[in-house]
Amino acid sequence: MTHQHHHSAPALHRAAAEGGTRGAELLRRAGCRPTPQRLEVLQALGGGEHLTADELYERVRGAVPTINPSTVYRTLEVLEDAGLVRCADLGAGRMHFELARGHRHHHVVCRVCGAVEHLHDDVLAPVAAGVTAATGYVLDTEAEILLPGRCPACADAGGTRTETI
Amino acid sequence: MTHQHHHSAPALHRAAAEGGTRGAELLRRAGCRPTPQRLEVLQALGGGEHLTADELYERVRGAVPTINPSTVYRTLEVLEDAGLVRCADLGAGRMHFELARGHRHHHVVCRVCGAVEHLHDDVLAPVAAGVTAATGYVLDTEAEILLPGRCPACADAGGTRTETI
DNA sequence: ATTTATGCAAACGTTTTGCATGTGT
DNA sequence: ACACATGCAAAACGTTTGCATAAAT
Repeated sequence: MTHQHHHSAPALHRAAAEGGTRGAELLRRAGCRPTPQRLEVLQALGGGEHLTADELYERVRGAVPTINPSTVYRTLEVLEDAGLVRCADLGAGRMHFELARGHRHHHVVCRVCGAVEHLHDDVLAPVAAGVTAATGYVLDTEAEILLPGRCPACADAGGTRTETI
Repeated sequence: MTHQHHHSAPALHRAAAEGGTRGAELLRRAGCRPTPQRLEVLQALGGGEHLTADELYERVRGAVPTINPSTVYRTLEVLEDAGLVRCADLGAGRMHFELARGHRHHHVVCRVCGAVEHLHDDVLAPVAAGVTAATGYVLDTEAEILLPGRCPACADAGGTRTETI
């Protein structure tokens, strides 16, 4: 991992979504070359979604048809090291990637439909004391925490559907 | 998934650890044939550890040298369906397996040394309300929740080691 | 005898890697 | 010109599956 960067989250999203000179600047500032492939990956993530490497591959292919999965993976690694992208294990056997935000956060994933919401990490604060009391472990809120749940729609729809995640 | 079973956790551990007629009985009650392979897997888990399929394969190989990885996987699936084994995603890219306990529980994993502790699920209760308030999602405490942390030893040893998990 | 489990080999999906070619500076 | 990034192919990884053989009832 390299040095820490501090861009405001909305600005990063705008820059990434725009995909133009702004993304290039972010990359250059991180010491990477702003190639079309990297700019497209950044732009694909600009909407704020959590995407898998394969989803990114498919999307970027629209703009750069020659792109290869391994380039997507290498790009994501670079962007992660640059502090521009975060990698999240959403529990479906493959990794998900999102634009880094200003502050750390966690995820609630709907176990029925797979929808994801962000959780500010102070929501977890109340458990920290309980965990330490029960086990002696210190909760690590820097690391990602994934909470399973049901989104409002699926919770309403009743409890009988099979879990997708 | 099949029907629910209710064995007290220590009894299950004893039966599994002993590996003899007791394990066979548990298997038969679940409608499975008590083969040597299955009994050995059960016994390997009897210590209460969280083991990967590969770790189980290596251990069982001591007693049944002809065993095959695919048999381990199939056995674990059967034991899970029988309610005897639980499968936990401890975040290291592969699944971990443990004997089922009477009550649901979650895990804190030390991100330095990989040690695992159990968490009674009421430790999570305080967050449930916060999660719903923040996102509208209903927290699913039936599903497994994995919390990253530092075990007492690693927390004491200072914060500079690289993460193993 | 019949059902069910095993071993083997081959396939799977995701991710990583080696290496020659191509691109950005 | 040079460093760096890409595409391709191949491999790694954990896991699943098809099928003939073997073991349990």
